[in-house]
Amino acid sequence: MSLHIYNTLTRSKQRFEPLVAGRVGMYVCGVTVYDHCHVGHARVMVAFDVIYRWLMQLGFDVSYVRNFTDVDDKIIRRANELNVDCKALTDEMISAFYTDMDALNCLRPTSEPRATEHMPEMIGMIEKLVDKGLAYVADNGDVAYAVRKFDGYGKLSGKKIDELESGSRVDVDEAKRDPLDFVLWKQAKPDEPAWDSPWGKGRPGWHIECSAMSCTQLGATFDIHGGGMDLKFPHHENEIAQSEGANGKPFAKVWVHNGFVNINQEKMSKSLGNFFTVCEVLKKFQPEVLRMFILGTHYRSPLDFSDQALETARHGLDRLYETKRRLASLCEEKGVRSEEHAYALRFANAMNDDFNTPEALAVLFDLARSINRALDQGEDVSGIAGDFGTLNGLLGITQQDAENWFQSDDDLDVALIESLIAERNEARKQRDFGRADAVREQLAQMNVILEDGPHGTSWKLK
RNA sequence: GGCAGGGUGGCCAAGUGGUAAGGCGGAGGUCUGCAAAACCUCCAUCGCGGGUUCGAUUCCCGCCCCUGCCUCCA
Repeated sequence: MSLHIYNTLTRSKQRFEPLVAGRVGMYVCGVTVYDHCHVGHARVMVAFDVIYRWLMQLGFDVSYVRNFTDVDDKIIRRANELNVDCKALTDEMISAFYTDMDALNCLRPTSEPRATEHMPEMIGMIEKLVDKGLAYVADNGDVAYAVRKFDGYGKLSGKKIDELESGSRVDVDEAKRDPLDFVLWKQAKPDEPAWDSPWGKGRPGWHIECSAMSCTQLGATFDIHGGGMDLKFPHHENEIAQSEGANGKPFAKVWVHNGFVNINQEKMSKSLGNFFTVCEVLKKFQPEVLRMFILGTHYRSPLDFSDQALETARHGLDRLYETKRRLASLCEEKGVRSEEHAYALRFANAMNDDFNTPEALAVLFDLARSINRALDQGEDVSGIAGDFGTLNGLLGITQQDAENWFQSDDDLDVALIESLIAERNEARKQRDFGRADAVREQLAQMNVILEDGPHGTSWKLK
């Protein structure tokens, strides 16, 4: 089957056809860099990383753009709290962001624009909106978007302006002509970062940056726009209003939104304070475990976070690594090649069906079993072994050396372990199983599990 | 209140108009000195009630429950 993607705009799965044959433009809303990212952010990054990888696998030349919001109320507030300037804060957080993303094995997008580096584009777009009568300068000097002037407002989130208004709990800003209007440009306040503009010194509103940067880098109309579910409204709705209003052309063709990460069935979020940062999680689990955990659920479904769920993901990964380890010892001898692609085909069908990673993982597990079975029976696995590595790579898992995966720990005395194993094997040779078991028990105390195989004894950490 | 998305085995999680992938976990077995790993076998009728259909978990209607968005939020 060909690639089908669920489009929030049409609320249906549709066959994906790029605007320009062979090329895909994809914009994903990144993070506001005022704090470390948490598991919810990690999910977006991993979800779109997999999408990016799969699009490339399909042969598309992908322009993947993901922004950094580096000017914003929260950044200003946090910088003030820490008594540093905004730039220092955002630089630090961007660097931390990269540390996390690299650990999670997320490929770098082709472009990562920062809001502060695109002031002229934003200002230009706001000017266009003002010229067209879609935006106005309010009494307090802010520039606001007149939502009711834009016809399609609400088409993405399925909201109707009047219903929004009745349910609105927004504090009514007196300067706005309509409570739903949103700010494009804010007048500068003392001691805040500010830029010159036709409306005086100020800074952009949140939504305009994504419109300006996506259109600048990908054109007025592009293929895919993504982000977390919570950005659907108002952020993405406003982006549409801005971009289509200014350009007079359709904005993104396909809208992709990933589901939340929950804790105890409740959304993980900064405001609820129930979040875990990526680096916290990585203190307890290897990065691939987090990635595996995320891939185990379809990107649009809610994902419940818990240590137990991570533990389960780790065990699943162990299983794949066991197969990788067996193949690794094999490859050293004669190498493997791939001839038969039944599994690769199943995998492709899964991924083409709206990036169904749980299904794709199931294929991987089936493939692992098939390889193990063949290996157990001494059969040739050269026909399918190559695919195992390839498919794992497409999901970005099982990328470490297998031996290392099972044995990695910071303070591990490998020499001691190996001498104990030698000691035990000597005992086994003497058929002194009491002593052999005692040594094994001693190793078990160190969390070391032994596996006696035809080619000797291997070990791993519990 | 409006809108959106869900309720599948002990847990997690896919999926399909013709009696349900995969992972974790559990039970038994093969292998092993014993283990471990691997392999084999087994462990669900899909929230409730109707309807359409030869046949529904999958389509329709009603109900119950959960979550999210409607405010900054991935």
